Amino acid sequence: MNNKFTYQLIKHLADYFYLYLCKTKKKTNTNKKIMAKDFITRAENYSEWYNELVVRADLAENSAVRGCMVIKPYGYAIWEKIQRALDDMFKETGHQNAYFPLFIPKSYFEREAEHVEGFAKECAVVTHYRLKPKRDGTPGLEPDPDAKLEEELIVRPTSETIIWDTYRGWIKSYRDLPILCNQWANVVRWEMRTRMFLRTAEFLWQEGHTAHATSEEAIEETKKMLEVYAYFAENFMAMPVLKGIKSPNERFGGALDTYCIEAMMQDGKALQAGTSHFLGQNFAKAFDVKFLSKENKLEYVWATSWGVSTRLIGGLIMCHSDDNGLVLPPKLAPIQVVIIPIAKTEEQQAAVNTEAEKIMAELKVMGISVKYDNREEYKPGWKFNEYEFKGVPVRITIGARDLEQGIIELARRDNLTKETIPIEGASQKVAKLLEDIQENLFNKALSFRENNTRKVDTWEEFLVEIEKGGFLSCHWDGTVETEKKIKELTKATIRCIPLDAIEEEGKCIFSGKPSHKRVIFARAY
RNA sequence: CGGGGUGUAGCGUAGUCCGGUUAUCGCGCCAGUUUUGGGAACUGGAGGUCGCAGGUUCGAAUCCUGCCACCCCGACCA
Repeated sequence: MNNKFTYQLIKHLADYFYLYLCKTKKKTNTNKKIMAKDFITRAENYSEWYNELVVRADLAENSAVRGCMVIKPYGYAIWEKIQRALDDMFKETGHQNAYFPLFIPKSYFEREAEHVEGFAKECAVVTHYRLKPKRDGTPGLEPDPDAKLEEELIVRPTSETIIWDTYRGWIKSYRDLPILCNQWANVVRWEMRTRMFLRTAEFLWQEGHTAHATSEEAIEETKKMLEVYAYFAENFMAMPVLKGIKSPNERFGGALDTYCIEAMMQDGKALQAGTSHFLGQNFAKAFDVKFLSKENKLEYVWATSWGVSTRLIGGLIMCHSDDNGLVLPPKLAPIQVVIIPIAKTEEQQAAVNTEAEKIMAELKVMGISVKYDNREEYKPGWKFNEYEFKGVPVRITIGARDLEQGIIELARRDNLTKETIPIEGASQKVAKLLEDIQENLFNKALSFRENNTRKVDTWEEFLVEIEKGGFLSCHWDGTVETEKKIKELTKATIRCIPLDAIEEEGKCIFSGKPSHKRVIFARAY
């Protein structure tokens, strides 16, 4: 059963998930392979597959938790790794963590016109603060009509409004600036269609909100945080990203410019992995946040906001995983090395244990997280498979038979190769191997992206190429109408206008009007 | 909200068209014995409101009606 690992992987990452194999009338080919990269994505071309793999959160009898997920310990450990790495980088760039309320008065949203338009359709609204038994005597509870809130509260879909309402009280003079705050929190967006890890109704994220005295400084901050995200994606997640600016149509509600990093998944679709917004003075004006400048003039504050979410876990899975399960880059793997003993007699077990303890101690000194799995209820073959679908980068097998010759077996997850090495110096070898794997994963993903990025110059060609997936580098006339039309016809959107785009004269792929830069089109999650 | 589909044990399923003994099989779970270098074998065992409610019938997982839930496509989505 090829879907077995996927099922177990999901069980490990998210609790209370059901695996639902969509049944069709065709009963042949039920054992068709279900690829790792599709475990979140659904098979794009599922007509080939008579079983389709999807997951959903356990609803019990409560439709209100539609599209939410419980993240199991192993999945959460990955999130913690992501958090820690990012948080360190935020601190290095001078940011501090803070926390703002989950509930935002409805009226706050109404103050910034574009912002409210962007989020109004997906807000969870709190209207009452108390329940009471049903009035008609039937069992159950209902909101107490006497406990209706004067003003409805919105469960935050993002915190710009409440944070800028708070910043008003913090900012009086240029000496109070800049304010560089970050918040680790959950947010709720009532999406009509949810997809595990990529678009859940509730998700965990980090949102930075900064306030600056000048436009230049705010723009610099916006770009700096984009660089932080790009660095993190490439060096920790081993996921190459394109840095760019969003077209007006894809821009964040209330922003003047939205910068983003875009990654390519194994099926050629784009995933927006992080965004950094230059908000101009929009929120300062909406929430009346002014400061006295050095020149003794009253001015509105300049703002940025930036965020990444648990969607990164989805990106991580879809970027690297293979048919054997998850593949984690060593820098984000909760377990970097697993040691599996093979021994029959008690004597052999003792010998293997001693050797394992020694290697573990050496690895721990080097800051490598290592797990020794000496559970007796599972056989080695079982464990091999288990750690493969959990994506542990390096596996060491210590067998009594090999121990006599002073060797152990080293297996790497990224290319599934194995080698036997002397015990002497094994830990150094492992450390080196972890670095190799990190690098290899990045290079593999990078060459995949390069092989699937094409220049396209005619509309006919575009229509053919977009079906093949990947990024299409094309000229665009810069108008929203053209972009919308292309989206309507092909489902492809402008992922970004790359920051490193070269000046080049050309004609818009669709309208034929002049253009001087190529932009990236793709289908996206 | 529109179109299409599905509900049988913890999970995956057979049986439904064409009603008929005690609802099938696999995984997992429990007990015991033998096992351990790529998901062990055998024996025994536990586990079910057949989504819910009505109806037809001597008899309903199966037929009819209504409802509920979920999935897929669409609308929606930085």
